[in-house]
Amino acid sequence: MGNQKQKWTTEEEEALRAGVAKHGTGKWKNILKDPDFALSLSQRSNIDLKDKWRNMGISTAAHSSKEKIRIPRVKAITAGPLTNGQNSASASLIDDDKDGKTAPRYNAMIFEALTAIKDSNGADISAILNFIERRHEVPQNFRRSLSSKLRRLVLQGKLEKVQNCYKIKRPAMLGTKTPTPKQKDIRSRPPQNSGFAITRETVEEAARTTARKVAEAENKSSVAAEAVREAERITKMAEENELMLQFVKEIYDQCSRGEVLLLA
DNA sequence: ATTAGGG
DNA sequence: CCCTAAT
Repeated sequence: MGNQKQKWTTEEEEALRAGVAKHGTGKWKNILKDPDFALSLSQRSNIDLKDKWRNMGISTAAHSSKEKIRIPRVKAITAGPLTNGQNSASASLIDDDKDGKTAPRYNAMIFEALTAIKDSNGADISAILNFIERRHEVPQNFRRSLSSKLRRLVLQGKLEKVQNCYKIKRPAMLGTKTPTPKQKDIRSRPPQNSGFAITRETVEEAARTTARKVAEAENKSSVAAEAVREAERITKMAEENELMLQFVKEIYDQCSRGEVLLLA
């Protein structure tokens, strides 16, 4: 049956780029072993990485001749046909990067950092900033952007601020189509696995699906340049999918430690 | 066992 | 993607 041409998601391409940037070309095995990219590239082999890199164009900084129209993102639309009124939804996503080049993907980084830190008291701005700087290239005025974003996330109820530290608030998940994850009991291991044990592959598949959903949403948004309303909807959807991805990562951590989770 | 290159 | 030669 359909040996599906496992299409490379943007997430995978992104991971590959980052991996090459960090380790250098030809260190495919190292990239694959790196836990950062292992999550995204778990389904790929070192050879796959090499092939994909060859098909991508071997330039480390490939923006000279043919700038591919990739990841145009919603920004083009918000600055486009509209008179630039108060689009609180769309404006809130990009609000504070005047680089024009920096992607509105920082929210994901914030959750990434907070998830990794896992401090019971949360993390302050400096800790989050430090983590993100170590992980991604970031503009110099990023601290100001970060602080704005953090404040906004708190107001949105996605983060919780205690004293000077920020912590991830329990995501209420999607309001419409989420079967509600019930509860995940990790400590009380049932004597017999009568339920459905989530295997490594299941979680990875879920993560990949979510990532693909985000990618699709991004691509869709470029097509929907005319329908601003639709674009806003998709933008929000992408944001929620990022939350979902973060949640899946959480589960993946627990599974990696040999815990068994149950689906209700 | 991994990588580079041709198919 | 698969296969093969070279390290």
